[in-house]
Amino acid sequence: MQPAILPAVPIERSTRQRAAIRDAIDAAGRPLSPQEVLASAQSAVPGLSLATVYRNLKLLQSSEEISVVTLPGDSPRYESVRHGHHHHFQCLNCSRVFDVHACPGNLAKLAPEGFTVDHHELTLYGRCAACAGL
Amino acid sequence: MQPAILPAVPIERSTRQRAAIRDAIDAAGRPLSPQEVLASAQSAVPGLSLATVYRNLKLLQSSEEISVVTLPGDSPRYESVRHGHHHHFQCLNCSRVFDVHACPGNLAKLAPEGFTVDHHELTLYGRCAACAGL
DNA sequence: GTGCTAATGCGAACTCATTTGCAATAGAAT
DNA sequence: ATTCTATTGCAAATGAGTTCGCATTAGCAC
Repeated sequence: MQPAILPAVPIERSTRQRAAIRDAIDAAGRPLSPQEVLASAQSAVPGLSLATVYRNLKLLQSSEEISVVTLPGDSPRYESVRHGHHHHFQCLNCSRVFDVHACPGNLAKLAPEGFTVDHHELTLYGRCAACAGL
Repeated sequence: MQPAILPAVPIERSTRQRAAIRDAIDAAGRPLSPQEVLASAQSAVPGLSLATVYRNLKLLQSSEEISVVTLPGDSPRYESVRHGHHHHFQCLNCSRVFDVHACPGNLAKLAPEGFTVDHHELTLYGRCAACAGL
């Protein structure tokens, strides 16, 4: 005989690693690459491995805590879901990505006849404030 | 003794393969992936190989005949340079990419204080005309 | 036609981000 | 404290896209 109910999904434990990764992303205020997450979270958990970062990025996506940001020709970055609709700016000098909390809006009308627009991605490229003078 | 002048760059020969690849891209009117270029050019040159497509994509870039289009989270595509400034639309159903000859313009003002904007990329997602009804 | 060498086709090799196998570690319920 | 197993670190393995080595083919100048 079996127990009446077996949980379909294992219960998640709270680990130092997971907390550090979540904190790194929440504190960043901009999308981080897995490497950036690793670097940032390693200050809290020195032995942290990249594999664990990847595993937790996937978990945190499943639990809808973070979302993926994909920029043209670059590998994915991750940010807290609570940012709402926004766009991104990538610095041509330091390659870091920043949030842009503005949107030109009304982009559906740009599409050709007969095309329906579901959503859009806008990326600005230039110099971030830190790199502007260099 | 040597000849007075040795050309620094080898002279390019015109081959059936190169012509077919160039023609495929020119005729497409939308950015093609290396695979799409291969498929299209193979109707003119059946034995064409993917390696040759890649070699010629690189050559045609050097000679400024084609340019690279990178969309978020997707591998590069190639299009004729004579399209001028424009954006792209990717169909969520068939994944093909189309040109959008319109631009919201004046995007520099969206960037945060102290950031300078050099250029931008806009991608619309939805259903292309062919997939709209499905 | 001949000679030189750029270009091709093929498959193997490479790159880089991401994933996985596995033994060891460590939450959390008892 | 004990037990169960999710989680971790490490290294090896993946996978997709792209590049490369090499023998053969084929432009093009003569």
